[in-house]
Amino acid sequence: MSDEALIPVPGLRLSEQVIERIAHLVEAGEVSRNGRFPSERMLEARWRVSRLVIREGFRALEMQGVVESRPGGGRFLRMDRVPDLARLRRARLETGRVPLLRLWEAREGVESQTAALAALRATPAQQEAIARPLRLTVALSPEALRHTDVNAEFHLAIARACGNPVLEELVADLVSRSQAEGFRHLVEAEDWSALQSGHRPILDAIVAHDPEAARRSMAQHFAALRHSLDRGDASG
Amino acid sequence: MSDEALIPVPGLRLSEQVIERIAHLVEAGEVSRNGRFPSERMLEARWRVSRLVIREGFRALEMQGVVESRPGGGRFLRMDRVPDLARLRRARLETGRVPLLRLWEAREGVESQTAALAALRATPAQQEAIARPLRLTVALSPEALRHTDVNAEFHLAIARACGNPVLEELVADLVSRSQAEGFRHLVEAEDWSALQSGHRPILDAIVAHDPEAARRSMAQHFAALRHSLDRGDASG
DNA sequence: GTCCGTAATTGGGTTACCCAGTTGGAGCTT
DNA sequence: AAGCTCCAACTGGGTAACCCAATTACGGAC
Repeated sequence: MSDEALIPVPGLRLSEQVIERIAHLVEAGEVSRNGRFPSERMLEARWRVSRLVIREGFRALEMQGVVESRPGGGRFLRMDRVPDLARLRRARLETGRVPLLRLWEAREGVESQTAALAALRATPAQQEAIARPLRLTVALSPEALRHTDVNAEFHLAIARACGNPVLEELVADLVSRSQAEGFRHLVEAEDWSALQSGHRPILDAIVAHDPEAARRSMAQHFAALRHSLDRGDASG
Repeated sequence: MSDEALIPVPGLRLSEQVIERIAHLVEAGEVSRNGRFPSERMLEARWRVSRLVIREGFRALEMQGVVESRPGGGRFLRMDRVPDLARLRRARLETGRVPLLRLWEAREGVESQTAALAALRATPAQQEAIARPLRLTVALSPEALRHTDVNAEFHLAIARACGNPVLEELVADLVSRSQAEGFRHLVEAEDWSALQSGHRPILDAIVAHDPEAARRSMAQHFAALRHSLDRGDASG
């Protein structure tokens, strides 16, 4: 079933088909037995494609952390990453963008947690790093704010202060994806400065070492954002 | 600066260095101007490596959705994915594992949100999908539970019911990483079944369409998990 | 100025080759 | 029989010279 020759399909590169086949090897249990893949030359003969194609496929999977290559040794399945395989195959298909609303919903959950943890753990220096973008917020004009990163920096500073690398990574990811969606253009200017003022209670709660107040403030901040998005959708 | 010849470095493949160079091209602004990368042959001569290496690097980036290849046309930077580049470069480096405690802290934030949203949006079929692993929990012996995925399935079913693909993806990721850390072996058997019973109030709140109760129950569930982890650390 | 055909260019893929590590077994030693 | 050494085969990493189909760019004809 996974031994037939690979034939070129318009719009689908051979290396993509190879990834599919590799995933199939795993799901069929042919690999998990010992965790070692057949060699490049083996698969080359088996699927009737050149080594280049095989290698490109494996390289992509290696970048995702699913496969590990040992020169001279072979290629191995990283058992702790097997669940990622299914997600990976889906990811290739759904290149689609995600609505800003969904990103904000996610950030409400993640960043309520970072705010609460930051309230528990932020050092004075980290508190200052959170406060600085807030000072810039009040110093700059609402119009100027639309073109800066003070908003993102505020959220990132909190994430860095929460003492959890996982959460820090998640926030960095979600923030950059939010920016990619170009949310600056979706929120009205007056709303914008008002939302910035929503940052203030968050900072206060963090400085006061009050985790629950920080969590609540952050959640309210995103709730306000969602409302402004609703109005923006309705008006425009 | 990004024109010097690429030299082999032990433990670092050339294609990995190529990814670094490509990212540099973007960050230096050489590409974003028109969104088109120099051709394979161009970069081959510029960096003194074979086309294979160039192509492997681009292919990996293409799988991540950052780059788009058009045969006969060239390779293009997907502007809406540019922020992913930074994340990508980090991802290659931090293969390091993360303490289970940090994963659970992150999941507390993310899954409190999925639980709340699921309470608002779960269809009857989705409620059933959440309830099923819970029934298995009470049906199986505590010892048997340690070797099944009912726990993970419960959390994943909630994520699928929350109607947010971003959150669903985050939970799938965090759950698989938690499993990779082998948490089954860290929690005592008696704690385990007790923690499973913590799932009950979450399901009840979701079925009752009570988002705040769902949020609270999920947070308490993870708080209980953390406590058991503390005891586990202290005793062993 | 517009249109069309040609030539150069681009990514996709193949084949043949070389290198440096790893692996595993044959054959020796103890 | 158990252990050791050493070498041959194998594995992934990388290079070079090709061929193909599709796109692009350009220049001449109209």
